[in-house]
Amino acid sequence: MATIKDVARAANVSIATVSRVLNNKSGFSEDTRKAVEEAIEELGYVPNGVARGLISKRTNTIGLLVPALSSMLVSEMVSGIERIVHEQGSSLIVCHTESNGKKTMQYLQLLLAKQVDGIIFTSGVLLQEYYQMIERSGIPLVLLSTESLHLPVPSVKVNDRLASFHATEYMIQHGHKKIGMISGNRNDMIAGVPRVEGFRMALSSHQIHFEESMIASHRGFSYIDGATAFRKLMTDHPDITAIVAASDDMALGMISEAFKMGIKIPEQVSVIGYDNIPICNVSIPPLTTISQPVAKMGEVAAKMVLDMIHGDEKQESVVFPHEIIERQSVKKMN
Amino acid sequence: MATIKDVARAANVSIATVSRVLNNKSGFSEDTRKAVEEAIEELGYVPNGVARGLISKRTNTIGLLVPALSSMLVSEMVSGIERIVHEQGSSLIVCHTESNGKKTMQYLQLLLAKQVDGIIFTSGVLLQEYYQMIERSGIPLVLLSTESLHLPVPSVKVNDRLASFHATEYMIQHGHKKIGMISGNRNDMIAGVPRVEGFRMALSSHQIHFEESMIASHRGFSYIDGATAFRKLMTDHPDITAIVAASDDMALGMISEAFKMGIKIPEQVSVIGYDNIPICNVSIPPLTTISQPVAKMGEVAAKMVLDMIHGDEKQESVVFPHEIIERQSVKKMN
DNA sequence: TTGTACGCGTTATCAT
DNA sequence: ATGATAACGCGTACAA
Repeated sequence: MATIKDVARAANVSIATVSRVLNNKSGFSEDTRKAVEEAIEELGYVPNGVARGLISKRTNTIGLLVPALSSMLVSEMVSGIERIVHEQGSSLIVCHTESNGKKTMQYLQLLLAKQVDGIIFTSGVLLQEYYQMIERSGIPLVLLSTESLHLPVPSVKVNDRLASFHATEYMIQHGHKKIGMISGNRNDMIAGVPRVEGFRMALSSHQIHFEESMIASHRGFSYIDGATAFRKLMTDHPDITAIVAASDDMALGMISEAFKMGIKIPEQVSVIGYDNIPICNVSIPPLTTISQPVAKMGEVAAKMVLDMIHGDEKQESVVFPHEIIERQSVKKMN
Repeated sequence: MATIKDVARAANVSIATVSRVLNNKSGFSEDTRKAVEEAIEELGYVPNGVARGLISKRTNTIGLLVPALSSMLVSEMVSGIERIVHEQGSSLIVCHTESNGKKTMQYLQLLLAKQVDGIIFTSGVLLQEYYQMIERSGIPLVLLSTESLHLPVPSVKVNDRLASFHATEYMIQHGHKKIGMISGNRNDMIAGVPRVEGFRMALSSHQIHFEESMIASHRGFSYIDGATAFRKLMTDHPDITAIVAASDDMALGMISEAFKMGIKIPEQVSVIGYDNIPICNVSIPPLTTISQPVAKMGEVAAKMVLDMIHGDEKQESVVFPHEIIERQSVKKMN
């Protein structure tokens, strides 16, 4: 690989001059510019970003921590983030932590070592341990699809509890009285707890009867979890007419299971999902669901770190509005 | 941020000694090790990877070029790649090129500047322009889900043509005689051309009548493309009993469209997809499809670059076997 | 066992 | 307008 020295030699100037034309620093004649540019072209010279980073203390790199990569939701986020980051001339290092504390610490160490300019932490609980490490390094941090109640870290998210509340209320407004919930992991502080809370709050604020067994939860949020949870729910409460699902995957799994059980959707049981993954459009029936502007959220989070990097101090957290996408999986009761 | 100097001062040793314990280079007493380690702990010191990279000429970073991020298939690949890369102590910079030549060149420039140790180029045509740039820099390169016929670059992929051939043959073996294809972008050298070729070869090798209009193609490979292509196909050839789709998304879109048109799947029309995205399990009916071991392929590609980085010269290209996942979207004809 | 000093490729501060 | 040179943080040959 050619270095600035090679260019200098080929152009018969000093490295200082090469550096000047490279960075448009003014202080060189048109002739030398040409000579230098020719030499650069000739040698296929590309400035060494590592050396630049060493002196400028900027790597133009930002680190992204996600629990998993192979989910539509996360993909969209990453896509949005990457777009903005690249637009601003930086690049993105992705780390998938599998929600594993040890791995996360490892990745954090790595990102610090790599001298990333900023960090985006996604969909998980920001442990003290993580925070201290980042705080100590002084690297700007923003939370995406999660938040910290007691730590001063800006975040970008939707109000999950409210979204779940609305989803449930939507069922109530459609005349449903016996409503069950298919929840994912109830210990999940992001997608578990708040959605269950929203569900319960909606029922109680409309004075609808509720018992604990009307919430069927499982390990995860996958369609298999949805299928098994649904079966359990229907054996305990065969008179349920509406289901609030904690994810589209679960809702889809539930639909599939209903099909096997001979239960018609939405004629016999209505269902509303959560996430608005693309497949909702083409499921049978098309799935009514809660949508978050995921890509947009990623973009905003990216902008936030970048702004912080550029010195704009602490940013305000932003809560994005969710939206109910009405399709055909909810039937109006009379 | 604390530097090695700070640690040296705090531990009352020279930076050389700190460096030694840091890298386990032997040549220091147990006492000094302790002193140094305490100082490191105390200061929360993390070695500066940028400085290390400058001297070692290794950044422990590999660059990944993908056309798009928000597709299940790509996500899985990225996931597999990231796993291996991280296992080996490196990290991954993702770039989504949107199959745009200009953007790709930009990204390439960026990756060279960042001094990545290796590059994985995914699902697209490796232009001369790209190759020359990378070749010139001497950075190891491997192709994933694509290949180059005339350039000496190792690749990891499945045989798309063969897979499509088998998918078509599968229909033939199930007694179908009037078979149509829903292709994506026919100019796509990766997912377009080879799959259409495989389709035609299967028909002709079984001496089944074929006309050009039995291949309906569209811009992309999405479910909307699938839906519109299917409608076109059925108006031209209402007697078709089987469809080979170039992607699961298209197959799913086609199923949805068939539903609207009152056509029963698979009773009236059978369909086989391509990709085996998770949703195939729960579509109605569950979708028979071609599966590639995507995550595995990503892992292997990652291993290949890493090996090349570690000096293992040119690697052999590997072609992974595809697999037909039998579900319920294909009916046996009598 | 330990320390000194040079170099990695670049930018920036002085001179000239 | 241009050049010499000192940093940036680290690894390492060499000296002690």
